[in-house]
Amino acid sequence: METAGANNPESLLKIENFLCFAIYSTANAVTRAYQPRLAALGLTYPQYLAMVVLWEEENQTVKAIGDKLSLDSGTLTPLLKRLETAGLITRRRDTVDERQVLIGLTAEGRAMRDKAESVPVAMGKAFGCTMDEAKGLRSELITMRDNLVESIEGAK
Amino acid sequence: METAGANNPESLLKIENFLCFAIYSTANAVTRAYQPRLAALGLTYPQYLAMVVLWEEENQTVKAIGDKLSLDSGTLTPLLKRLETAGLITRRRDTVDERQVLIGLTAEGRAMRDKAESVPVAMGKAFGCTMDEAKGLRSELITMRDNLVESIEGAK
DNA sequence: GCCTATTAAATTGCACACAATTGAATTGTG
DNA sequence: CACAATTCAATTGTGTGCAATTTAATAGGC
Repeated sequence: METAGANNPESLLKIENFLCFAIYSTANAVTRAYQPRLAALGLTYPQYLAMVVLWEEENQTVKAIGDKLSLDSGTLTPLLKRLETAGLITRRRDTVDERQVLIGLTAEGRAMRDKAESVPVAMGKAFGCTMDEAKGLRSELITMRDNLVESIEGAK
Repeated sequence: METAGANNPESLLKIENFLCFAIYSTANAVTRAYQPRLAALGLTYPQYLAMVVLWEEENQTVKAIGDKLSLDSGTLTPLLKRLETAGLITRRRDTVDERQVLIGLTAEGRAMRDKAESVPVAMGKAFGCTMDEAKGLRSELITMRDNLVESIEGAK
């Protein structure tokens, strides 16, 4: 049978043919591609994502930000502390529900939104695909991500 | 203008509409989805990828593995040392070119290939898409990843 | 053949991710 | 109202990713 074995270019045993690896290596490449542009703003890629969420809406809880980014407090707490140290955000306990911490923007953090506007534009070119292709790919990925999340929940 | 602003569900200012975030959050979901199955083998997801590369071909250099996984020695050296400690791989200096370290499989590492066979099968179901959809998505991602890598190289 | 440039792996330092646990505040139930 | 269950953020510990540097070995140019 000629179509079997790892030597076959279509083999499912070769790492390049793994869908999961395509996702993994693309995600790493995305982070590396954003890095030089974000470094100019003093942000890492996950920090940039957190800022985008806060530019959408100020004064969100750590939980709300975590839900939007699919990150837990173990990741977000130190990340947000670094953004606070950088003078971009504020962190204060909610006086109504003291379990929660509300994250707000400083004037500097709010002002960064304008400076960051060029980032998605430049990155759009780096991705090298049309808006329609990007939209299609995005929705396919989200469908699959939600399937994966469901399979994780289902296993509990 | 009704189509502008972050309130528009199509807005490019909302995190859920970012292609980069779709890739990022899907990659995280992939790692989390693999985790329970790989934990049964005592592997993390990146360790699993390294093992897949070694099951393809034994006695590769750290560099060769890094090229295939797009990882550098800063990531691979400690990862491979953990696999060595776990008794799955061997690490030895190439006697011909002593700069290189050759990574081989132990009997245990080779035997794990069979036990790991069920992983991609089970994960295929978790992804919740057909083989053809997976193939299409994979090739689109790889194209984009290569575009991104090119844009990184070009910026140097 | 000598010396410089390049290459390979390891090391260092920083910032994620995430599982698991902790501690404090709030909710739900009888 | 008491009190167990839940929720939220923080903490702890492990394992990546990656930039930058270091060390050692090889390759290349003259």
